[in-house]
Amino acid sequence: MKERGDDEKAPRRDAALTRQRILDAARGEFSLHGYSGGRMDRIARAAGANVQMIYRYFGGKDDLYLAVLEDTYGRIRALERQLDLAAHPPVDGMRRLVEFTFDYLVENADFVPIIRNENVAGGRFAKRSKVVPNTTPPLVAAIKDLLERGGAAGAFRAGVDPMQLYVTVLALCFTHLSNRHTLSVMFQHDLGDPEWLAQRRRHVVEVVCAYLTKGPSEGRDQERHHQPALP
Amino acid sequence: MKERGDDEKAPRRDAALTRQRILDAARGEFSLHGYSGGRMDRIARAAGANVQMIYRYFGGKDDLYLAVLEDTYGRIRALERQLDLAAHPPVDGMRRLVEFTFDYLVENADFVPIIRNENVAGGRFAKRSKVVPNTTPPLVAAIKDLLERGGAAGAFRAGVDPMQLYVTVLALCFTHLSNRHTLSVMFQHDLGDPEWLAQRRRHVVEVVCAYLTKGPSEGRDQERHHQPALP
Amino acid sequence: MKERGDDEKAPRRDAALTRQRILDAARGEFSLHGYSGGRMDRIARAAGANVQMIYRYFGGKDDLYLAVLEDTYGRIRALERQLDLAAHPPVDGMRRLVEFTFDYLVENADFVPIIRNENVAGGRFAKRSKVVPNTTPPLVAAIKDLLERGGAAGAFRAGVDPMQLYVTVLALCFTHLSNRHTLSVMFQHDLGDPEWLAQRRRHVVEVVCAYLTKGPSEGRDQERHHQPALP
Amino acid sequence: MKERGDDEKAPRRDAALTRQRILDAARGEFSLHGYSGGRMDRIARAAGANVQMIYRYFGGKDDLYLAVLEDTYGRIRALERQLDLAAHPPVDGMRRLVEFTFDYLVENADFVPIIRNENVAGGRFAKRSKVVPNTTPPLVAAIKDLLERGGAAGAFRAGVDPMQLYVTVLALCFTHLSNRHTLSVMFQHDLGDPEWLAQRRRHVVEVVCAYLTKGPSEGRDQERHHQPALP
DNA sequence: GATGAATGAGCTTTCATTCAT
DNA sequence: TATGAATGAAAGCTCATTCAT
Repeated sequence: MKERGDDEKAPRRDAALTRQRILDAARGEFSLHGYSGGRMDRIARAAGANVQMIYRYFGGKDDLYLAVLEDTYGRIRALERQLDLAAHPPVDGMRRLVEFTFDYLVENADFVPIIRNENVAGGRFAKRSKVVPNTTPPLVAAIKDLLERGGAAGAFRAGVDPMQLYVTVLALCFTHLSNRHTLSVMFQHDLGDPEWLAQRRRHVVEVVCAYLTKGPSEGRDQERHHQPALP
Repeated sequence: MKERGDDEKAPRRDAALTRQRILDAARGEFSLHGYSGGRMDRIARAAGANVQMIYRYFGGKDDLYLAVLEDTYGRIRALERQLDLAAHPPVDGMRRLVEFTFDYLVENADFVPIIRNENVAGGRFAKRSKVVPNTTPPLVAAIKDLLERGGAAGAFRAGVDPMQLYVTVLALCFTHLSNRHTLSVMFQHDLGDPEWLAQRRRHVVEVVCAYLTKGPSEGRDQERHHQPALP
Repeated sequence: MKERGDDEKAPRRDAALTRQRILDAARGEFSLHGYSGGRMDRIARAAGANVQMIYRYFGGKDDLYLAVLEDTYGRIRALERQLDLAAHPPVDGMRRLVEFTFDYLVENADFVPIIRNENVAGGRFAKRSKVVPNTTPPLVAAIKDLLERGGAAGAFRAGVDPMQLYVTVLALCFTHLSNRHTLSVMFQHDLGDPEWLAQRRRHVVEVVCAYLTKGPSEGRDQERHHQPALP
Repeated sequence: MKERGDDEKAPRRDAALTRQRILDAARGEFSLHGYSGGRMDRIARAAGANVQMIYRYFGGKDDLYLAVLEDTYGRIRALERQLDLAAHPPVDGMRRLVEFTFDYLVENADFVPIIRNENVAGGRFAKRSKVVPNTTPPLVAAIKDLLERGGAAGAFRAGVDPMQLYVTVLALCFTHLSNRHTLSVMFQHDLGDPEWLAQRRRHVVEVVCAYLTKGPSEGRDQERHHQPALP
């Protein structure tokens, strides 16, 4: 029944392209539904392929998901390197980092859900990955360099831990997106609202800068309150 | 495996108890696997009941999940009210709030995953709930009161938005837990480590206090950088 | 917690009444949904009782269904006996029987579904019943008597089989009710329409009377056509 | 149990064949057990397939059932058209229709249960179908043509409603099959007995012909009894 | 007599995955 | 390379039925 011409030599479709379309579709699917909620056939359909192609190109759901995860980390780390923080004065560099992180998470709407969903999965796939741990040290080093230069110049307080600082920056840029739905219900206000996001961007930059540029609170206060807050 | 004391007088057929056991088991299950990953039979087994009891007492997976979610919000909001922030001086009250939030999220290990998973589910259930939006306004009011009293006394900077501040507090206490797995792989360091948590607690309190007690940066800087950070 | 007076001697409820309410509810349920589609809890709720009462009074779903079935046959046979066909002239008696059957099936809307559903169940319960076969012979005898008196008087054709005749009467009164839904869709006309029912009542009586009062077609024709109608 | 010839060349993987086997198996299952009593896994097993194939080819239980129902109506209506009633003299044509209907229902043992079960289901699926109402008008038209030609020729009584007549024909051919089980118990005689069926075939033809060829009863009788039998 | 608690078995449906072409 | 056919495993949910008070 199927009529086929004899010019069947040409590749039906471009393999690399198909692979990429699958990867993109998978990112969208997993960001929307997480690992266990993600459906292979939806990915296939969205990619204009069929399920078996996914198995051919990626091996299975696990491998596909891992590919998406590593791609996600690879992208942001590459752009961060392009910030070239070492070439900027400390205050300026720090602001660049915060603003970049804030903007990247807003503009790349898949990032937050993908990371969040990987944590739902218990980091099962991140642990298996080599990309994730290997691309982080350069980032930490860049932050450390900023903090040390800032500290030496008297612009920043001394003794700030780069890891703590990065977690804080990420937290401030991440949570209103990762928890957008619950927070929107709580506050009865859409946190995706551009107005609100612009306001938050200023707030976040200010929080980080205030912390870094203010002298530390007097030590006596520090420990006085370090106790379980609840009786 | 089943440890049975000889005080087996406790009634096996106690509806309220069974219901509670199911709710507890469901909280554990949904916190570990999310809504779509959560399994009814695992919940039943963990509760020492069987699946049909869940349907009897809760109606279905949706309703059970919603019960868990509302219970989760109900608990933390109730404890927050007990902080009695209005009775404390502003700086002290704010510290209490931050420390309480930090500690509660650490000590109630289900809270973060439950909230995170609800966001994975797109806030589908939170939107359906009356508990979630109704219990938030008192919290916002308490924060607003602290900020206004602090501002009037010159202890806090002026014009801080209560909602932004709460999102910041939550973010600083939430992300190292919600993203613990990926961050632990990134930094090759377990963020559940008590040492690290203690360090972070001090850091978080300091970040919030530094922000509130420092005069705002000069306005000129504010807008100069308000632009897409990426070319 | 439960406050009970000391006049607790009086029977909580009337057993016979409860039993009857269950039976009525079951008739409604089984007539609507058949045996396998019938739900015990719906019956209990409709009877204002609970499921366990059904087990107490009837034993189980099977026994309850059988009770409904026997009750159904018992009612119509009892009313047929009251027609007292032996006391009427043949044509009149036959007309009474047809009209009674037609009207009874219309007015007792549960009859047709119950009988139909029992046939869906393969007559499984009717076979187990003593009521069903035992109440039929008097009916056959009454019809036989009408036919013989009519034949002797020349009013009816001779040699009519009472069983064939009863099946015909039942068929003519039964099918537009038992097949009401499919026929209504086929003809795009509601066969429950009172107008249509009145028209059918006249038609049915006429068909039966015409058959009985007309001399038989010439025998030669009879066998000529007894062949598979399709080539 | 499985009889396999040595001509096992037939492709196991033939979609159309599998689909057909499923449809046939479903017809058998639904005719035996009705919609709600019908079991998907029994159908799959009977079709030599597995349950998922049913979902693949038909979508679900509802759709499968509807396919069976429409197929059932499609078949009989197609054969009725082949009777070519317009080409026969009225009496002959009518006899052909009655005999065809009688024989088809006997020989296609699934037809009666399928239709009966659809009525148990309240015509839920027939209402959703386009096949059922669309294939009926030609049949009505053919009957109308016979009646008019017969009336004009003086062979048939005048003013017979085609719809009433068809319902009567169907009823006379349907009820001893649809109610076979209860009637067999009532009369303590198997109505599936070929002897009895042959006798009924003659009876049914005679009833219809007698009605059509006999002049209507005198009007006085008609209305005298036309009253609501019950107040 | 009446009722809440509990259960075993089964049903429809879905999903990731593999086979054969 | 690409695709239709087929399947094992499980998930959510329901139902008739029994236990214990």
